[in-house]
Amino acid sequence: MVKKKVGLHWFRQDLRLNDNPSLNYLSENHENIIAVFILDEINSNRKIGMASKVWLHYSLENLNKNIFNNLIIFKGNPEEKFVKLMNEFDIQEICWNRCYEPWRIKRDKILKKNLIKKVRISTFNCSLLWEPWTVLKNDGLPYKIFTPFYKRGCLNSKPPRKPLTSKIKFFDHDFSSLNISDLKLIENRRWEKKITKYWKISEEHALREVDNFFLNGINDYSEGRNFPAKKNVSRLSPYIHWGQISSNLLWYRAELLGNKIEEKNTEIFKSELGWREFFHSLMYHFQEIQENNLQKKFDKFPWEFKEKFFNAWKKGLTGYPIVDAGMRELWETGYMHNRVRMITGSFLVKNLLIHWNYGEKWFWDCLLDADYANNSASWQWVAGTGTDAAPYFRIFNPITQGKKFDPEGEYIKKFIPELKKLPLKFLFSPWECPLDVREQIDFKLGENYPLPIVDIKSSREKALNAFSKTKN
DNA sequence: CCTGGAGTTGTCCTA
DNA sequence: TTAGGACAACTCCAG
Repeated sequence: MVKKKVGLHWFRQDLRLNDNPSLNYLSENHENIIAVFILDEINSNRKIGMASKVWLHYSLENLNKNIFNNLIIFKGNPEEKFVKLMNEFDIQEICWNRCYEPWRIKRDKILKKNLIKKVRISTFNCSLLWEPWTVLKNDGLPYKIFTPFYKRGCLNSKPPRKPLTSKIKFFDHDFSSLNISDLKLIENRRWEKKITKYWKISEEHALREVDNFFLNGINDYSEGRNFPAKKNVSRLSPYIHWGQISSNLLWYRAELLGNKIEEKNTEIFKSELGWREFFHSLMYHFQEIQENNLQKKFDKFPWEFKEKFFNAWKKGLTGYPIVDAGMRELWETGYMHNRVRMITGSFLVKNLLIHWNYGEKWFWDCLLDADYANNSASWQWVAGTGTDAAPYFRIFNPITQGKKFDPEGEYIKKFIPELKKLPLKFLFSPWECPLDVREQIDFKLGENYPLPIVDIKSSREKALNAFSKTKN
């Protein structure tokens, strides 16, 4: 039997057909393409989070549908699977879009070294605007501070790749592989139910959400993005993480719109894409970012771990409404508004004095956009342990933040229904609500809703004290 | 090599 | 009520 000549595309964090450099290249250079997805839990340093698995499941379903059920599914070690496929097909070339997580770089390097003896391999940049090894200071070292990174490394460097138009072709093959359901990505129906209630997971929908954002959200982005009840944030992060849309597309959409609306809004949106670049650059150059403090002096910091506090934080039962609303949004929807991520993070690290590692892992499990670089670097930022981090005395006050950024309490009430009847005056500090008012609305403090687990003022003092003593 | 300006997102106190 | 400064010192980065 003559084996069919094919080019192979390996789908990873690029679950899209549009603006996909590897797929475009294959389409231009090969008559037939096969596409493969491999769930690799052998080489990964950590399993995919619960929420993310659901996203992946639905993304694969969508992708498979869009290529007429030709997606070949595997579970296991990629190298093994490619060798297996080489027995079935006459593979001319294997292509993929690059990923930058330390474990993936390590795996892909070995894979490439072993396979290149047998087959041509080409890799592409699909998910970053600039390759992390190209954005460096004059002395050749990587940036540690965002502003110079962004100004010189992004705004004043060569423009990123323009989005590609898809010219993809696929052929029918009769290779039988696993089904998507065999990957067992949906272990927990409750998660699936919650997530599919709030999110439509497909490449087409991602593009609709982009249109929607550039039509509505962007207009007051620079201010409105701070208010969790407003619709100004893009909520595109899960789509970006899984590759349903590219940063390149967003960058140029923002640039195009920049002349038509107040430029501040598009500029700040672009800088958010810049933050993603920065965090990926940090991950690439400082490979221990997920576990270790980038500032070594924090290795000696007197973190405390109190299971009871940690559980209260995870469940949204700290007694501070804006913190609890955030934690419940996360649990309910697989997402949390950016500002609230900072507030809940600051609370865990500074008011509870719990090591950021615990928060990072919980977010990893619950976030649909759980991303090695962004999640780790953001936690290091909030904890003050990162390279370019919040100063230690910057401690978010959950009462002030609630009043300022959820002034009508819409966000709080949405996720904490038991506080719905509480007068706005006491919504940010329910323990201050007088007994007679509480009785009128049948609100039992300590039963319907917890008393604060720590005192803001004294826990802040304690943190300031511990942080100010942390020196090299 | 030296120099000087700057560094995501806050809070609290004082005048 | 509001605006401004303190909170720290250090490292980073460009010229």
